[in-house]
Amino acid sequence: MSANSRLTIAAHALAWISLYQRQGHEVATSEQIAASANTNPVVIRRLLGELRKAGLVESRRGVGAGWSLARELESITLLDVYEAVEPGPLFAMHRATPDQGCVVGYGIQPAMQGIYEGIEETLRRELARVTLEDVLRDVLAAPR
Amino acid sequence: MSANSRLTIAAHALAWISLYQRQGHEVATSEQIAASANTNPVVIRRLLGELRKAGLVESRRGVGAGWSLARELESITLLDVYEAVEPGPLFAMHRATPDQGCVVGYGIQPAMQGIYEGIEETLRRELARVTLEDVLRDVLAAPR
DNA sequence: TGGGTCGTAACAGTATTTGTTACGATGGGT
DNA sequence: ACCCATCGTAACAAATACTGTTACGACCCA
Repeated sequence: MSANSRLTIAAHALAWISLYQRQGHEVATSEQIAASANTNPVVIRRLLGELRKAGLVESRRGVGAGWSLARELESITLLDVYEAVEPGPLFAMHRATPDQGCVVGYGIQPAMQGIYEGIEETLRRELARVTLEDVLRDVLAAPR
Repeated sequence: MSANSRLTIAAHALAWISLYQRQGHEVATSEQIAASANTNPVVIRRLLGELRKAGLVESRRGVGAGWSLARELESITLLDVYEAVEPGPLFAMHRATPDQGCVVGYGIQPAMQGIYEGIEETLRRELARVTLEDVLRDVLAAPR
């Protein structure tokens, strides 16, 4: 499906920020998070920018700048993150419009749209069942 | 997510073959199906080749060659098709291994793997609830 | 005023998906 | 035995998406 890693990296960033704050720090920098995720700080800033639009994190500029959580980790679900960083639908329709003179070509898109909607709704419900607090707990539970 | 259209096109092809066979024809050619889906015959042959590996369709060569269903449409689910044409997982991990010296970098991948597995299992269950017979019914039910 | 960090544009590199051309293999009909 | 439509598949092109990287102005506290 050519899956991307945005949801994973965004969850990583949120878990990192939260843990860092629990250690007494005010804000986390994109450079620190990028080092943990082994990627570029700009990638982190881009993702966190999306999360900020969604009201999940806040950022400060100037000296002592960085990122902090805007909500409790427990109140943020994977669905919140998913919707913030994933724009499109899960399954795509035909690239070119199918033959509208053919019965199947005419009816296939509305048919699949309806089916896909139901499936994506189920996916959303499932994503909504997992909080970022759950994620952090699982992260910390990894066997040494 | 960079969704692709393979599941949609494969469902289109199966519905088309079935309808064509119900009209009394033995086999459907990749060219006919491609015309309905508005794509290239090779794209159809590639997809149907995957479905054949999965035992969903059969192909004949030589004169009078073409494709036919290997199973009843009612016994084929979207999950069968999905597994035949979609190789990878839904969500990707980090491209580069995260910092194993960091608590989060160390635990994030097993944590997300476990969570993603459950979500994908739910997706599979949902896909398994829809048969290609359902799809064809919906296709034919599209308002003129 | 200085310096660290965000915000964002721009571009490169890689990967994936889809479309296209080409051509040998197949096998029933003649 | 030959013809010919179609499959099977490789090879390549084109389009798109994703990630990484560089660059630089904006910001703001000390």
